[in-house]
Amino acid sequence: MAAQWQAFTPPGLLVNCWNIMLDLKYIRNNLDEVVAKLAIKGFAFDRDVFEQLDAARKHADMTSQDLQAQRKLASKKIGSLVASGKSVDEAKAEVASILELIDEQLSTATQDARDAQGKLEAMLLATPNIPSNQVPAGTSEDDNQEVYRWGEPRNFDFKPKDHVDLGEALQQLSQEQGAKIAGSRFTVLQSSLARLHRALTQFMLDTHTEQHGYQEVYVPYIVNATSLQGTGQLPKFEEDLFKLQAEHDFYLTPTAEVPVTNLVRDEILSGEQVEDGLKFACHTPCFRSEAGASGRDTRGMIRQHQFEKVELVQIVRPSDSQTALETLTGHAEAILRTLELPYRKVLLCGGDLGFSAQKTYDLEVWLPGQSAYREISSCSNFGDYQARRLQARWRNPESGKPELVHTLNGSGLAVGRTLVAILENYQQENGSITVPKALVSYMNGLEVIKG
RNA sequence: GGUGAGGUGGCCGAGUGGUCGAAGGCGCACGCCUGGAAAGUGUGUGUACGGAAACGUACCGAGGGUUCGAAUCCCUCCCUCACCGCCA
Repeated sequence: MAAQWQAFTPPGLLVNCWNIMLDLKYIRNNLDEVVAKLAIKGFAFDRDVFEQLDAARKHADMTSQDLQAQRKLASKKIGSLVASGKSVDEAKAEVASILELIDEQLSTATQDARDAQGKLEAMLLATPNIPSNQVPAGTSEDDNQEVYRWGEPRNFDFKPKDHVDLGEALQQLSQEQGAKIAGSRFTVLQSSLARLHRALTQFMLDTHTEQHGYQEVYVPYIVNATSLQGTGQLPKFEEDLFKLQAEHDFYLTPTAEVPVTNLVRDEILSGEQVEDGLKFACHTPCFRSEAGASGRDTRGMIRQHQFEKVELVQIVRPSDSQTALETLTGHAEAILRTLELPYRKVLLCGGDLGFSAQKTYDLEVWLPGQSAYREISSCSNFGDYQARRLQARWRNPESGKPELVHTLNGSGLAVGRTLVAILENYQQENGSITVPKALVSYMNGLEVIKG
């Protein structure tokens, strides 16, 4: 029964006791709905296995609890008998029959309860979040819904080049050097392009902290398995990660979402703390194995093993998360608008939605080199899904009880892809690059990048 | 890396095998007192799961073990602090 679920759980990763990702009671009470909604995401939730495991868990748990209660009583009786002067052996003899019963049954009962619970937990850890009602049906990115377009793609009176040709002609971008030092999917930037990369990072961080009310954080670029489980990368997506050969379960962070969202793991925040939401902006490198992407986007800086992002993370009250997704997406859009890069906003369909996400907007920037819109930011509301895995809660003044927060994040933006977009959108016929107005001060006054 | 000391409730801090989910204090909440406040005083004050409830069970860094019984004893691991060494 359900043996396949066991394989998904790396040792030591089970969250303490009953903390599971989708609300157990909710699933139990709304099984039809859960199954139907997960199907929108292309996930087949096995309701029979779930019901079996849930029933087995409950039965074993009750048996075990009952036996433990009896044991406790017996132990206390021995204690009081010993206290009143009897020998331990005499005291034990008085409760011999109960002890015998417990001896026979307790260890198997606890083991059964533990097994059932472990399997159920593993099953739910491997079950994705339920999509929001607003998520359109669909199986691939072709079914995503365009919300709107912003900006007019520029009309070139020459044939625009892609960023690789432009960067190599400037002798400031080299895939070959990246490959020599590390391997494929690595890039070396030099001189003004290296500076432009740094300028973009600073510009984004400044904008979000000074204009959008985010708090800047600096975090570890190495994260442990528990953190990755909290945000949903583990246990299911280990092959996408770079795991370190270290004594512990260390991974290179695939996105600042992991370290930053885990700041609130195992915390109970006060009502005041989450009243306006916690808003973090964080710049990190991101490392991804791109295991499932062989052959895709091999040219240029679109899909790299190492890239940088400025990430926006929000921790909010459940009632605020829908609005927060809109504003957070707007904060990412503000970067594109200030840089005057044409883009479109897309609502992801069920099939394209990420594992942990409830609702996601992708921002796709126009790339003249590809004559296509390409993802440059992905902004998601995770509802309470990550919060449940993280045990990230707030004390609701109305109930006085700890309740799960909602988490959101979005790229604001992916730095490498923004650099690509600037090269391609701001190129001149002679191969030089006009520096966007907003970046000139970050480039020490440089207005044109030339070879 | 070496040596030593520790990890207990929101915080501080008792507790070294038996009614301990855990003394005491602080903080907090509510009440009394007061013209009002302070002081004083009384009560309450962790989380999760099951249960309509009464209540039951689990949790004293994590995991394992010994025992009828573990916060307390043993083992492993993690983390923190102090001193030394090394180092951006």
